[in-house]
Amino acid sequence: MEGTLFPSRPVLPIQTSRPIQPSPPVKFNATTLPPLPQTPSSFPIDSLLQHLLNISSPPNTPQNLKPLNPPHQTNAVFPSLQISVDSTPKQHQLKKPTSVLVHNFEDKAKPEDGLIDFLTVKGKMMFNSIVESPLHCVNELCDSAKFELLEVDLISLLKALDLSGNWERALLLFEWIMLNLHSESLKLDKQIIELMVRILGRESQHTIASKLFEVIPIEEYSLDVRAYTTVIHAYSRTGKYERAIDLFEKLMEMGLSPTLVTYNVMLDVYGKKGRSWNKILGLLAEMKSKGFEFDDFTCSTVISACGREGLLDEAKEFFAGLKSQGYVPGTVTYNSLLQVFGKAGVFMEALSILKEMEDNNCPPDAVTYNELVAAYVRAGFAEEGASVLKTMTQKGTMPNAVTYTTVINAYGRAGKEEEALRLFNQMKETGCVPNVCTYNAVLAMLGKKSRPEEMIKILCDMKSSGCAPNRITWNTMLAMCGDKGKHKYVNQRHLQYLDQCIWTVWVRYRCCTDAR
DNA sequence: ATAGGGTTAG
Repeated sequence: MEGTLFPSRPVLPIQTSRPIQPSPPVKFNATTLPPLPQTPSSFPIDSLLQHLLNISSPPNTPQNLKPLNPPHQTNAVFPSLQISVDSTPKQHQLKKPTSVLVHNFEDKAKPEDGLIDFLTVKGKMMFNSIVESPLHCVNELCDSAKFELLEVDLISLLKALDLSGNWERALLLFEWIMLNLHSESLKLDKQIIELMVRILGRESQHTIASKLFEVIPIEEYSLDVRAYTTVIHAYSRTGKYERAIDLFEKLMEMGLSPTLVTYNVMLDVYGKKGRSWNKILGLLAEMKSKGFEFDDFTCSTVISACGREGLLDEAKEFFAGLKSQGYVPGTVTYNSLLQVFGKAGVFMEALSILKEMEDNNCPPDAVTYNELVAAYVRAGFAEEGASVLKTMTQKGTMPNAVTYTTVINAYGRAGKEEEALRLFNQMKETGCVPNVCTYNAVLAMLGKKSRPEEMIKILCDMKSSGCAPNRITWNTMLAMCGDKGKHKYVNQRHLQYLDQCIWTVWVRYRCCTDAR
């Protein structure tokens, strides 16, 4: 499908003479960028580790330059995978070790002692080095310690990395194994792949998983049904519906029995692919014939599929059929039904769903209220939508970023910019963190009103709160610059700043990691 | 315990 993360973007001449750190008119807040792990300068440890440490202690200053054009093969074969890994904001700060590596390792590995026993001494050392090194050095590190890696039980090392909260490093080790498959006596076996699939699935790294299994002929490894289900799901989340369907068929050919979850994932695949209602009916019939009981996942998935296609009657019929069999719908199922009618503008039906939820003691959640807000807003009642914020707070459900975004957007469309901005500030004051959609909505609103100064401010705010801009953000910013009619509002300073923003983001995040 | 569903932005 693609060779790079951004096929539409020109391949930037990385080593251009362009200044990386020109002084921008408005300075980027460096502290908001993903922290890079710091590496200690020296450790009293044996020669192997000394060697590894030399690699793992790059100069601290031009870090953002280093990964741009790394000498290792990784980028050639997995141009995007490493980017994705590097661009993920760190959830956990890597602790700077204060003592010898091994000591440090034993300090923080208490819960995994049993597993660690499987590792050889050298494995422990490798583990420590990998854990403590900046991500972009891990591959060099692996290369330089090839001998040790060949001795160590790789699956245990992978497991240990994962258990210690370093799934990104686990991925890098996995990549390294893949890269050395032919030159070394390494083997990618079923167990290693299954583990990697499980890790990526658990971390919801669908984009990475999807790209990874573009390279690995996964159907040749006879993985278990769960692993295949995870991969199908990853394909689905990245829009590769045909691949998902293909893998499902292969799985059947291999004689594996799909589980309830596999079927639910496939229902979702056809639902998202669209125009596949017959396929959905077919799968449901197949499930029934195999004796599977539909669960809440099955129901909400099928109903959402109806919603996308506007199949109101089909949704109603399916729902009624389930209830007649004694099925008690849960909140998520009601929510998807609510969306079907809300989207179609059938408010009486939507209200009756809310009533039914109440009667059945099915507790509404934030999504329920969000659907309600969306229904109001679609009908042009921005204030009524805003009033739901109060209602839900009173009933003990905190409005979330989606709730605020919906209302802010509605105010924006209604020409009530100040109301929208007030709500945006209120949102932040109450501790609700805006997400990329919230920022995009505010930016689009300001863009329409030609308020570039404020747009720049919002963009800075975005950076300082650690929210990565995506394709839509940049398009909104660029539209502001390019709009001829409003061009007089955009001065050289704005353009320069925006240019700097884009450049910095490119360097630091390798541009935004838009999932789609 | 493991794999899955619903809401927002150009």
